[in-house]
Amino acid sequence: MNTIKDVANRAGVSTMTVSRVINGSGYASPATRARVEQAVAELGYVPNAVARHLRSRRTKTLALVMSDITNPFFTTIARGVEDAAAGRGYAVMFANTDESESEEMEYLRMLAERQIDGVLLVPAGGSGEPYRLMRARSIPVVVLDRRVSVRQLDEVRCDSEAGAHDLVQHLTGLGHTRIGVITGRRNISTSIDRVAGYERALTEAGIDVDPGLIRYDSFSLAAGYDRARELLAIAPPVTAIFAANNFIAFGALRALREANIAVPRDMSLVTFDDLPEGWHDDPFLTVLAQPAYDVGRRAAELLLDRLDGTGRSKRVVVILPGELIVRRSTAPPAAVPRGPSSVHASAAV
Amino acid sequence: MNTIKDVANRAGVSTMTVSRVINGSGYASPATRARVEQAVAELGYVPNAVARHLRSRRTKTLALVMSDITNPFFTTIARGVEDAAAGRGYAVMFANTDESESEEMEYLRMLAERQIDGVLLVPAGGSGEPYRLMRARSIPVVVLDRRVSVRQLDEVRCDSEAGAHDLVQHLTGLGHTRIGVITGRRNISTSIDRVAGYERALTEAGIDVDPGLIRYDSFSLAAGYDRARELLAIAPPVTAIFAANNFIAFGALRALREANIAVPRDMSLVTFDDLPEGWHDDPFLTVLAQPAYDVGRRAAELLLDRLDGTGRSKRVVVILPGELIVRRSTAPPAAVPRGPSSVHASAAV
DNA sequence: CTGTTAGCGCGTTCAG
DNA sequence: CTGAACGCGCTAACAG
Repeated sequence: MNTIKDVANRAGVSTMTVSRVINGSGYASPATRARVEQAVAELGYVPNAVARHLRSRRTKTLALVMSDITNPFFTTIARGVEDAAAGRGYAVMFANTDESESEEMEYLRMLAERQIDGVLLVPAGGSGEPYRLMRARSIPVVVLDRRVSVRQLDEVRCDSEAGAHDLVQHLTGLGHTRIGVITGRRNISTSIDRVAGYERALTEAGIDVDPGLIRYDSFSLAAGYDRARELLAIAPPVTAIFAANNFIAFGALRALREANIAVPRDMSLVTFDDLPEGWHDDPFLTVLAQPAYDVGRRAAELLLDRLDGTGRSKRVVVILPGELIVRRSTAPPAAVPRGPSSVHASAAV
Repeated sequence: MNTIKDVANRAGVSTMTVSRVINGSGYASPATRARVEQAVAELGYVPNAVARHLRSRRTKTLALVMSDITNPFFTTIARGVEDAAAGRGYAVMFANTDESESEEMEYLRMLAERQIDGVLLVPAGGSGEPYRLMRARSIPVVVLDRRVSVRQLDEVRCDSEAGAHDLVQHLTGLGHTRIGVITGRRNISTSIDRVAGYERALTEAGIDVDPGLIRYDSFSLAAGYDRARELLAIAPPVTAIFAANNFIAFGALRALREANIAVPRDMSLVTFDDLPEGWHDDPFLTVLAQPAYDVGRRAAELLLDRLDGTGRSKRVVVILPGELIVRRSTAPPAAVPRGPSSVHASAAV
C-alpha cells in the first residue's frame, strides 16, 4: 500500500507538505499543491486513518449500542444516527446487547479498545458500570430512549409518560374503565414511565388503579401473548389493553385472536411504536408513534457537538413528543360485557 | 489514559513483558505474570487497539454496506453479520447507500481509510469501480444478496430465480394464467432473476409470456402502488400479481384496497420476503421467505475465514434456498372475472 | 511557504 | 525467561 512517504517522493516534497495539502492545513504554493495532488491521484493514495488517529487521538467513529437492531424502533434510530454521523465524516459501529448487561460491558470494552470517540447507548440495565468505564477513558456517552440514574449524562428520548397518558386517556375517553397494561422489565425506565402515564390517566378520569391489571414482563411477542392470556382470565373483565410496545401488541393480538375476541368490538388495544410505512399496507392499530429517527439523529448531533467542541458544557436532556394516532383498534366498550363463559362470534381482526 | 508503559512501570517490568502477558504470547514466569495482571487491574488498563493495529495491519473490524438498514430484509442480514463477527472478536461498521453508487463509493473510501479488514457489500449498481478500489487496497469483499459481473468475488445470496419460479408455479397451479409482475430496477440482479424465474414457471405451465405484464421500477412502496394500478387497467384482466419484494407487495395491496379488489377472491398476491415474527400478529401473504439472517451470517463467516487464513483460496458462491410459505393471499382465479361491484375484504396486517 | 525532529502506543526483532 | 531498540504511518511543534 502507498503511504504518505511514497506520495512525497513522487512529488519531490516532504511528507509534511503532503500532509498539509491533503488536510488543507497550513500553506502550500499552488505549484507544489498541484504536484502533490497529481502524485496522490497517480498513486491512488488513500490516507491511513489508523495512523492519523494514533496521533490526533480521534478516530472519527461512533458506536451505537442497543438491545436489538432487529426491532424496527431501533432500526429507525440507527438510520437517524448513521445519517447524522455520515454528514459530519463519522463512521458508526453497531452492537446488539439483547438487553444483557454483561454483553453490553463486553462490547463497551471492545469499543473502548478501538478508541471510538463517543457512544450512543440504549442501556440494558440500571447499573452505573458502563458509565464508569467510559468515564475512565473519557469517552462521552449519550443515553438513548431510556432514563438512567447517573447524573451528568446527556439523554435523548421520547416522552413515555406523556405518551402512555395520551393513549390511556383516549381509552378512558371512550368509556373504558378496566384497562390492562403489559409492559417490559421493571429495571427499564420506559417500562416504568409508561405505567406511570397509565396511572395518571386513570386517576384523572377518576378511576382507581388496580395493580392486578399491570403486568411487567419483557418487550417481546411472547410476553405480549402470555400476559394477554392472563389478563383475559380476570374478572370483572378487562375491556381494553395497553401494550407498552409493538412486539407486546402483536403478541396480545395473537392471544386475542386465539380466544376469538374481536378487536375493537370486544376489546380495544393501544400500543407504543408505529411500524414504519412500507411494512404494512393498511395500519390498524391505534398507536403512540415515537419519533425514532429523530431520537437517533438528535442524539448523534448532540454527541458530535460535544466532540467537535461546539457543544455546551452543561448536560442536555432532549425529550421529544410522541404522536397519538387513532385508528381502528379502539372503540367504546361493548354494552354487554364479555364473560368468561360467553360464546363468541367469529373474530374480525 | 494508561498505556502499556504505565502498566510496565507499576509492575516493575518492561513493556514487552506486559505485551506478552496480555496477548498470551511468549513465556512469562507465574510470578511476573501475576504482578502484571494485578497492575492491569489496578490501572483499569485497556489496550489501545489503534496503536496495536498500526503495527499488525489488522483492525479487526468489518464493514456492512447496504442500501438501507431500515428494510427488514437488510436489518436481519445485519443481525446475522453482527452475531458472526462479534463471536470472533470483530466489530462491524454499517453504511446506507440508498442504492446510490456515488454514496457507495464515498463510504467505501471512508472505510478504506479506516483500514477495515473486509467489506460485506450489497452493491448499488453494476459498476466495477468499488471492487477496483478495494482490490487496490487488498481489502477482501463479499457480495451479498446480488450477483455482480466481476469474477473472483465471493457471493452469498438467496436463489431469486428458483424462488420466483416457486411462487409463480404456485399461482399457475391454482389456475392463474394472467399474472403481473412488479420488480425493481433493471440493473439489480435480483430484479432480473425474479423475472427470469417468473418466465420459466409460465413456460413450464405452457403459458406465453406477455411482456406487457412485467413492470420494472424500484423496490419501494410507491413503485408497488403505481405499477399495481397500471396492471389493473390491463385487459384481459390480470388475476394475480407477483411482487418482487415486501415493499412492492404492500404498495400493491394498498392499490388493490383502494380499487375495492378483494384478496385473494378477486386477485391473488405473492411476494418475496417475509416479515420477521413479531412484526405482525397474523401473517396473511403467501411469500417466498429468504433466509436473511443466514445470508448475513454465512457471508460474514466466509469473509472471516478468508481474513483468518482459514479460507479457501478459490472463489466461493453460496446460494441459499428460500422457502415458499403459502398463506391466505392466494386462491384460484374467480370463475367470473372481476367486475366493478366487487367488495374488498380487509386484509389484516 | 517548506522541511526536520519527535513522538502517538504497541509489537517485532534480536540480545542478553 | 526478560529487556532494548526500532518502526508501523502520520502529524504537532518547531525551525528555516
